[in-house]
Amino acid sequence: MINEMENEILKYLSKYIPITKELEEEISKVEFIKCYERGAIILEEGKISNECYFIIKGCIRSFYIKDGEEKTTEFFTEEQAVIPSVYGKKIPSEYYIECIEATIAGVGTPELETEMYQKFPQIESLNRALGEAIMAKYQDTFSEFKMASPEERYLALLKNRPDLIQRAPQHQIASYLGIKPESLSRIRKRIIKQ
Amino acid sequence: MINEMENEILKYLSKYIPITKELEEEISKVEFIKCYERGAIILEEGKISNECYFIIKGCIRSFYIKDGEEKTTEFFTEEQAVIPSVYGKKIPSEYYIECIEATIAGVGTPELETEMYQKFPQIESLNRALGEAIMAKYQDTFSEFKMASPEERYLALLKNRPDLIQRAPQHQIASYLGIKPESLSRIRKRIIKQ
DNA sequence: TGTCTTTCTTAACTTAAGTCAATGAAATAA
DNA sequence: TTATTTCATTGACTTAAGTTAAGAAAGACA
Repeated sequence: MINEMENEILKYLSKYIPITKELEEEISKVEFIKCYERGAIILEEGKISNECYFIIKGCIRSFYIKDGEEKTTEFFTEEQAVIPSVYGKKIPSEYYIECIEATIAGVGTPELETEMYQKFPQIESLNRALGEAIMAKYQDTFSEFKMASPEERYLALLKNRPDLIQRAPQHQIASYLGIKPESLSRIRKRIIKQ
Repeated sequence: MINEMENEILKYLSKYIPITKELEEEISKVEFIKCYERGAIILEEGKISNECYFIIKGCIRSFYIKDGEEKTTEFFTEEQAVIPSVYGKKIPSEYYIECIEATIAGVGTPELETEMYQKFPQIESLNRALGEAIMAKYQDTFSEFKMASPEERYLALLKNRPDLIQRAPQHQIASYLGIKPESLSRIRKRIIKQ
């Protein structure tokens, strides 16, 4: 079972860099796959973070608690990296990270990263390139968010990440879209009518 | 004059990595500082981008044209990197990049990057770390944007980037905040009253 | 199964942003 | 300098999101 999981990671990496036998062995040797139950909180407000995650199976969200209300800011699913914004820094997190489904993830730490970068410099090159690509996508997402109305944002989500609508409760989707649950309810009604 | 500019870059880099003599010479050798007039368009919709920028002096904005209207999505000022989301890829840009002030910038290309990474692997490590830090900040900005009302966003901008209010025209600030110029005008009036 | 809790929807009302149009101010060009 | 264009503000009106409260639907759990 765990071996299959490691294969997922190798499969993902192999899209970007050639996988040598040493690299394969290294990844198999290190035990860094973890399983989380639905509802598990993997980072709390006020806590230090020394872990980042690569989702093999499952769904994770990040949320703030502002004025006693949860504000969901991001959803992460299969093949996505979850990197807390305070990861590896020694400052407390401002938000929570929760598994909204039972989740299997590869877990990274700063120490593991440093070790890997020393042994396999290509991995650091890959991470730089990958980081830049994710960043570019993220900027585009932000731009689209600014330019769109709540209704347009919901339609875009339906188009780009239809699975999320099924996997996450509506009030979480609403705050992810920057609106209240009641508004999302009305938007859905409006769309169905047309 | 140009030498002073290179010093700006070295000064910036030296915050993060030790500057060797070779590195200093390399940077002095390569001529990659450019000056742009106020109003200069450095990337157009539909064009390929092979340049990224590090602003030494000046102000740059990125904007889309959607339904005939300019939508400003980002402002960049001194010590910030401007990396078009299609930089180095062979696909056309969806947005424009314009200097809204006379601007002096260090200009990078994929070739130059590759060359630097080979000669100075620490630079690639630095770029990875720097990229991750910028990403974390960006994510926080996006989260705050989602959680805040237009009025709160304006107040946050006043607090975090007060210079922008002076440097950019109000209608550009408005679309950067995701609202119309008339609304920003009313928000400002509302704030002054209180 | 039924109870408890969470989630979603609906309605009535409030608030603020969008739209359209006009005016005045400021920057730019001739 | 004046003429022209761009930009900011204001007012009247429309539209949609926020708020509060109530009830229906769906899940969780014993």
